[in-house]
Amino acid sequence: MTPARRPTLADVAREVGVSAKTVSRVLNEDGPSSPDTRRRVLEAVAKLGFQPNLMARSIRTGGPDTTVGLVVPDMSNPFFGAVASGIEDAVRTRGLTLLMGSSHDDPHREQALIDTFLARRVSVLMVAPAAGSEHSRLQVHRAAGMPVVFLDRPGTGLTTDTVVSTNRSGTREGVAHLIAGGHSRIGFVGDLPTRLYTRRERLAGYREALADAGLSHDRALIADAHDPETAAEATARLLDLRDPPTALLSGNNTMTLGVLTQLARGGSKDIAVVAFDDVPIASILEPALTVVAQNPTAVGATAGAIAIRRLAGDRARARTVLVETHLILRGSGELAPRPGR
Amino acid sequence: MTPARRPTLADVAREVGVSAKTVSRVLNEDGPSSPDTRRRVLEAVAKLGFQPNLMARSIRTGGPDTTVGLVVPDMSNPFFGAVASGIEDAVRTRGLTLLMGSSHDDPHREQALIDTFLARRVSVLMVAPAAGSEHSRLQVHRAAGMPVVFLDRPGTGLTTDTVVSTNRSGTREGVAHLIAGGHSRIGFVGDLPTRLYTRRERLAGYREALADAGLSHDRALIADAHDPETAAEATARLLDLRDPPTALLSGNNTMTLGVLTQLARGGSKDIAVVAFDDVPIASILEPALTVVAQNPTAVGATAGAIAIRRLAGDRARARTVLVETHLILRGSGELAPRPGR
DNA sequence: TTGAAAGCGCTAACAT
DNA sequence: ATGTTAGCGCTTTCAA
Repeated sequence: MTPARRPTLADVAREVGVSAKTVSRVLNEDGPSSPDTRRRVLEAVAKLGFQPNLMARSIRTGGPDTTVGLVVPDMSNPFFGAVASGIEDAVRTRGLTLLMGSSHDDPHREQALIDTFLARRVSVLMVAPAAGSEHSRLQVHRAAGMPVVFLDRPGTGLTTDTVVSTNRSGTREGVAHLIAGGHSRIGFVGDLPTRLYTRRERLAGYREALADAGLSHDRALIADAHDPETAAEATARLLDLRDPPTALLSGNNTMTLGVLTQLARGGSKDIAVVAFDDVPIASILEPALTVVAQNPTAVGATAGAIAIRRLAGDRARARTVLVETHLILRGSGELAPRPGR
Repeated sequence: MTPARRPTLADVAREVGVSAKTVSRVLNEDGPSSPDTRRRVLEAVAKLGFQPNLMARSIRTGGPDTTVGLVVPDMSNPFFGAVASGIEDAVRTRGLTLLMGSSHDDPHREQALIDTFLARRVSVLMVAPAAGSEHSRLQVHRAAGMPVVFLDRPGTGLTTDTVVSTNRSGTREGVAHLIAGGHSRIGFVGDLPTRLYTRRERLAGYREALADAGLSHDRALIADAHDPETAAEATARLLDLRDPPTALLSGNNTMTLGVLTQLARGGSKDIAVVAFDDVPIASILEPALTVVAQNPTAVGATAGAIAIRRLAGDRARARTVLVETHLILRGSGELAPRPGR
């Protein structure tokens, strides 16, 4: 039992008794057609279950496809899910469909995905770069008129439109908040070394806030971690210092999980915490978690808007757009330092 | 300054001084080619930045595309992100790329996305149906040999492969756990009416657990909510009953947020809670949250495996595969009922 | 080992 | 209002 061939324009035309072009005209509302022909064509389309082959159309029209290719390091990360959602909403009105792939933070897979998208002639390419990837090969495609937008982190080897959160000023604001609450020894738990843009920026924001307040910068207060477990260990180590921090800034969601686990475990609930990145149930924690929240949907929406402008012919020079983070005060950052710890 | 045209096979052939077919042969490793020709072709490809046009190839070979189309109700929901990730890992080895779109839980957008995917000749279509959608139109495509897999919920009007969590037995297990802990009045906070498969199944599991234990089924203990706010209100209402529940089962993540918020607000921390669906920082809550965890990655991986088998020619009748949920005991479900509340 | 011609499904350009 | 021809970029078929 060989599967039925998908019906083509010609099949519909034969069924109705008109030419292929007429069917095409009806379906694309291109040129005139008599009401009667129109009706019969649509009937035949429904009867045969005809779906126009978009690839054949694209080939002929020569233009790019109607898709936006998006490469992210991790699809299961809600941040990128929200980014994707923002992009989709923005470009949907232009009839663009989102194509999404995950690089698993591997530069090779990232490159493979980019190649797939290019081969598919996406009309826009968006990339949230993996750590250590390189993008100079994209230059030629950008020159060929395809908009390229980097998200969350800038691309490497290529100057083009970029949309990132205010990692630096956001972290600075969070740390300044702790300082305003009377803290002078503030630990930083992050993923080091900071080769990655976002991590580097956040650490820089932390340092700036200390400098702004004229506080000395103690290297011992900066802890390296790579997952919740090591973040928990790092937190324990910080609190075991002879002159321990009275407040912590956690550099991302993963770190936050470890930091809070350790604080709960160690009964150190009086340590003030500000976390970079919001978490869904932050308000239920005790104390409720004060965060520097990103706005992933806005990041996506902004990237979508840029892409649309580029597609419309905007040839202005590449810009980097910063999407504001917001300090959300919930309690954990408002704990006063207790002397004698 | 008109953008440079993308190079084609013919451009490469001209550059090298061979025929298009020869270039095609080299690139697809189809048929023999002299080492010298091979080298020169590859050089020209690199020099021109040639990317084969996958759409043109698909057109000619007639076969389906090398993509898997996935429609989910909400991309920013981590559950579907993890599902997508599982699918991607499973199909990547077959050279398939994931195409993903969000229906925003709107049957019309779902249908539009499905049409787009069909028009793009995806080789597999996967759908996590929106509430109230209908899929009988897919029958003809399935007959044409395109695998269709439903995820998370069964499709409507069409019998085909389906992968769902053990919503019913999982909930039953969660409620049984509460009963084993001595609870006899157990509230259910969920999204009602239960037109949606997952909600219906979870409520059924709740009822089954009560019946198993010979407990009477009190309608007053079943509360309807649609978001965290109404879930919080519903929780408050349940606890204000003359004979209030001593334990709660929360039907999904959204409900859980509201339930926990209300328990924290009302100081009712001694109410036992089991939540359907895990949350990232469940272990940090006080008490740590006992959950019936789904395995979204496994749901995706299973769907991917099914699709691959179908593409390989498996014509067995459609199956529904259940992916196990797991009861994770963390504390909130182990609170004993206190008389005299 | 290589090439020429035909054709995939569709639409642009020009008829009628 | 409709049809004809040609051709998009590629691969298949057949020939050299």
